[in-house]
Amino acid sequence: MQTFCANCPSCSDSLLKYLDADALEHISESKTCIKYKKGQTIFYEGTRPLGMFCIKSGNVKVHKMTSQGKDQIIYLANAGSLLGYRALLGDEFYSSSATVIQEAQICFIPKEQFLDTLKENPFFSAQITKALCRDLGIAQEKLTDLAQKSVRERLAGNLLMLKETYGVEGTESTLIDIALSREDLANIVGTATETIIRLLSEFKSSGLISLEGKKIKILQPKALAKEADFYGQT
Amino acid sequence: MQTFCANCPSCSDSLLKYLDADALEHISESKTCIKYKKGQTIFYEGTRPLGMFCIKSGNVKVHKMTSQGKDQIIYLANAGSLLGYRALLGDEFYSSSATVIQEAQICFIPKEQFLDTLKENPFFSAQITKALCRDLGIAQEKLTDLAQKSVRERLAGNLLMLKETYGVEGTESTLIDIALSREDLANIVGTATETIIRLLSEFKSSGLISLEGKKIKILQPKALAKEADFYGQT
DNA sequence: CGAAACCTTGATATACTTCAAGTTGAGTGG
DNA sequence: CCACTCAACTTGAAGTATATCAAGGTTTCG
Repeated sequence: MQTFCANCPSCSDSLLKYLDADALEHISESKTCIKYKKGQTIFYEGTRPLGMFCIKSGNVKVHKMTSQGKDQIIYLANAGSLLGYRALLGDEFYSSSATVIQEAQICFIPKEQFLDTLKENPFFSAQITKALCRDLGIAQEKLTDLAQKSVRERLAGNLLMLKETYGVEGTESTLIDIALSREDLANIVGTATETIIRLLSEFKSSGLISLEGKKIKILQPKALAKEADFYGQT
Repeated sequence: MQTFCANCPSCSDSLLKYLDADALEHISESKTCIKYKKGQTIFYEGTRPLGMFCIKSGNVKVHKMTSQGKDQIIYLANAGSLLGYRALLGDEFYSSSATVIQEAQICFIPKEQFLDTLKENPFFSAQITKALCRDLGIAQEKLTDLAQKSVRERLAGNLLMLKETYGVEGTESTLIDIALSREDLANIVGTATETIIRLLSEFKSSGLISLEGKKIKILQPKALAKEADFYGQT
């Protein structure tokens, strides 16, 4: 179960790739790797971060519960993603929870070792800062979309985003290779489950996508892009 | 017009307060201070950042234009706010524009001097990182509100936020001492101008607020807080 | 003083939510 | 391996919050 980070295939996809061999070794020695089943929660909103998580395999949703009992997915994380650095570096409580949506192996790096590494590796530190800046940009973009776009536009946009991250190219189509429940998809887009179902079936009858059980295939990315930008426009 | 940062009253409210005298002197020597009128734009979305801005006085909106020609205000900045560090540290183009809404004096610190200072002052650097983390938390919170709450709830919530930042305590009420146009308020909340007007007048007739021209007084913060949380609930 | 920008109110339209009921699918234990 | 159960999915019908369009009133400022 335990592996050296240096041998971990996700490591080269992760921010940890900016560490030199020694620093990586230091992290490697202090980490713990755990297997999580679908539905298990890695950390809870409102609790204090004790370290950083690094996803070796699987998929995780980072989400917030509202007072009304609804759920909003902030982003999806997958192999190579670091999880929880916002709360750790900001010295705050977690502002969202993280829950596994596809069986995952996740390493835990204790706070102290991570902060040490950060202090001793200015370049790594700068890359983490860059990641924060990028995350902030993405969050502000999403915020604007939620305020300005219709659900239909947002669904189209999110399908294209999912295609970028989870797309597997086929001959005439691209499969979005992640099994999201309709409810999860609704919580990404910010709408009701029923609305997602109806819109998906509209997109299907227009020939933009096809549905293979839980998974979705993109047939006409360009037409979808048009749906995402200007609803009701030519 | 030019002042030493050390003598600038906004400086003690700003992240620059985490710099020692020498570093502040270095910044002070390289900065330029400019006066902006209402409506002037400080930087434009899509352009490359050449430095950092520090607001000495006045109010600024940071906003994004959408393809439909609508406008979303991401946040308001005021005396003591640093502006543009996201793009600068992330080494990206500006993802939003900044426009003055109340006559402002704003200092410009060239990129090189700012990055130098950052490199040589680890504590300052850590505080900037914290600010990024906090901003990210705020953006994610807003994103969730936009996805989950009604316009009415969001307006109530935003009025309370504005009260925190711009509130001037009166005997029986708190004045929100910033002159926002109804359109700006609509672009903060993420709705149409007409809707804002209608809701404000509803809040007024319920006795929650009073309207003094462009400015708003909060009469019943607790009742507003209830409106912000659970719409339709007791 | 005049023009432009801003504010307000009314009427109409609709995208989306919510509730309700029925169907399908996946996992479990006998 | 089948039957049972629970969760996930789907479709329909009805209600509503909010957007949009239109027109008139008001403030602001050169």
